[in-house]
Amino acid sequence: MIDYLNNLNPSQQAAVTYCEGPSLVIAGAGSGKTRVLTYKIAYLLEHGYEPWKILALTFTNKAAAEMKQRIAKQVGNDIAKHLWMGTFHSIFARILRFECTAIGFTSNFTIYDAADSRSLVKSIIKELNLDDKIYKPNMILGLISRAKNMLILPETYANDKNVRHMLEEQRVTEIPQIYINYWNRCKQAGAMDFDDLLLNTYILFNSSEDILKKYQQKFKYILVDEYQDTNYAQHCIVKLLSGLNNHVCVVGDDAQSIYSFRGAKIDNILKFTQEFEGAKEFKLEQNYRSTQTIVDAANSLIEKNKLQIRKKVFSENDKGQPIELIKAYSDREEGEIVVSKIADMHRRLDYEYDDFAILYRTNAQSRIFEEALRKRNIPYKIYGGLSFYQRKEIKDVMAYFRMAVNPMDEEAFKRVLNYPSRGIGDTTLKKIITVAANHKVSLWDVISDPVTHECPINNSTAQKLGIFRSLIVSFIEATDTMDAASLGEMIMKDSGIVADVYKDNSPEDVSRQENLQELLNGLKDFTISRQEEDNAFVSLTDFLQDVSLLTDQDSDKNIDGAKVTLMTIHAAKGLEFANIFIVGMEEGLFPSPQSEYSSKALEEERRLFYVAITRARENCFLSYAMNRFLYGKMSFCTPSRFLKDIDPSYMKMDDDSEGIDMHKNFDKQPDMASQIYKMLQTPATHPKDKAPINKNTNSSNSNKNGCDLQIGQHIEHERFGIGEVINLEGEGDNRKATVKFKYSGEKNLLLRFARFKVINE
DNA sequence: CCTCTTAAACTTTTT
DNA sequence: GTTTAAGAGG
Repeated sequence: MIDYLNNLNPSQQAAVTYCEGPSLVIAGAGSGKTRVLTYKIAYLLEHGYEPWKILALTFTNKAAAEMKQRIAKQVGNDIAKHLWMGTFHSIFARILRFECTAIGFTSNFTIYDAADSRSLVKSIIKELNLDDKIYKPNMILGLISRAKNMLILPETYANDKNVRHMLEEQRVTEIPQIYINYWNRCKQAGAMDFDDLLLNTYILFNSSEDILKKYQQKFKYILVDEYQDTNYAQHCIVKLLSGLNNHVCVVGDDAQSIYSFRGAKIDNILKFTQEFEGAKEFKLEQNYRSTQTIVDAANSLIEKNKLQIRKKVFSENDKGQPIELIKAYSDREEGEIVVSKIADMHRRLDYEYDDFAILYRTNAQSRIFEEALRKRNIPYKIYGGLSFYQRKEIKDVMAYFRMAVNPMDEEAFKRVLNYPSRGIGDTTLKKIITVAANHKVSLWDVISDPVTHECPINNSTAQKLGIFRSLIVSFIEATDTMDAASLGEMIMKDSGIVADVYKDNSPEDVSRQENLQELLNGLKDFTISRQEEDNAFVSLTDFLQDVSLLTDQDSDKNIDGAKVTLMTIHAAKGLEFANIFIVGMEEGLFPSPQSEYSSKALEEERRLFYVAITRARENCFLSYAMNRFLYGKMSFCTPSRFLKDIDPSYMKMDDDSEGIDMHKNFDKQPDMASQIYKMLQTPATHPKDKAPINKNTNSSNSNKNGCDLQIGQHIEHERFGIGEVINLEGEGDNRKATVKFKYSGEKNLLLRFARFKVINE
């Protein structure tokens, strides 16, 4: 029997034990949301709900796995393993495997990842002879995705007056046609993209009373985590599924809604009590994670948002340290300061390296921190970026796997047709695509029977295609007899991929070889563990189904020691660390420029910042750089506007940043400097300035300093920060200084050009 | 038909 | 700075 009273506070208890009707749990950051969910499920299990009748939907596979583990600890794995627990996408993919013949798919359907979708859209644009400068693939993918999230089918989309009007205004009237073709091609290929997993589930449940009822009866209780990040389609499905029993409990925090770019509707949680009649609302407001200072600072930030459910998150933990603001002169220095701080805290305060996380807005920012960490030999792990399954060699192998399971898969077909190189080039592929479109069949159908499809290819090509086809057929035939591991190995060899990757030993090739080996190991692991679990025969199909919805967030191979974590703020949602560094707090980076002109988007960025701060248990550091490489160019930066949103009484400024005004200061200083610099270089365009400024004498701001610079003096350089002059040489225009910078190391500066000022001690 | 070189475009955030 | 597209030459 579980001791609910001693492990839960009163509001948590209330949320756990209320199971009569729909309920909404507003769970502030760090308020024990996962705890409530796990206890609630355990509570349901104790009160007569069978595990296979409980559906729990989470945001990531990792969250689901963790929760399952925690429940297993309470009720035992034999019970916990029967729970329907997973992401919307993986649970619905599972249901669709069973039921999709009802909506015209076969159960071996492929799941297209983002790259597949993109490639398909691109080829459709080409085939329709549209200009991809006007019909931008990314934009179109976004529109299709949004339509699907809104449960709008291609025909409806094409016929909708508002849509038509909007598209005419934007002069992109062919978009509905692209959507229609995209839809048909997916169906032709037996493929679903991420959005289709939701949309088709919705279609499935609407296609027949019987199927809907079956699942309504099956799932006696439905729980949804991170409800603030669900989209309209997900909301509708939850509503459909809970329609009979009305036993639904959603948990979330409107202040942490950060996925609207992916179609998440914050309204889902804001209006939950209206949508689900009689819903009871619970609020968890005590934060157990963070210091008071961190909670209060986060509150002062989120207060600036208009759109929210008011709540008072509080902490009874220690007051803790103020949030520290770090100013750096360049992105590189930012990395070095942050890393030296980590090294220092690790040494002085006995923190393990896994007590630290560096959070950033964009993946591109990770590199500089990686370099800084590597320089000091600090172990780190980096999340996101290109995942294992996005690597070329892995995608190639996976494409062969996909062909073995579903040869209709167009994107897999295109990928493997000429890899490894077998003399079937673009020309032939184009012909096949055209023929396939004319006959409304898949690419595979065309090469399976080129004669009846009147494919205009010459003899030698036909022969090559024949060889390719029999290769794939040999794989297809083996899917029923060989298990995933042995078939996978066979495919890697017979396809010629192994030969191709092992023919050289350049460092890149070695890394590719290692990746292939890792994939094979993973495949073997999967096969063995599945065999042990229940299945006598584990097919490659099983593996593909499992793997296509995995992200590398899920496969946390964090066994070997404590490491500093690097990830985007998005990826950090739901996690916590003793010490958090939120880096790149600059205009044009965070908030992202794309959100600049929409107050809604800006509020989402602010929530993102809120999420970042509330990941910290003990210490939170914010940093920004005044200069940064962006798009391969150095550009000036100003501190993020969000820094002003935090009550300064919770903050500690670094050296010379002067409280809230700093924004203004930096707004001017670097700009002035850069303008002066520009003037110096092109004096002719500024006749007024020409007289007093003589290029050849040491009369400018920086040059003046250079003239009487002495060894031992301290200077503040615009890019390199603070440093000490350790040597001087040359005369006049060629006068040079060697400066040892605090964070940037030793540099030689040509004083004629260097931008710095002398610091008086 | 392949491959190497050069040019351009581009970035939020992710199931 | 990175990745991808297009074009030239073999």
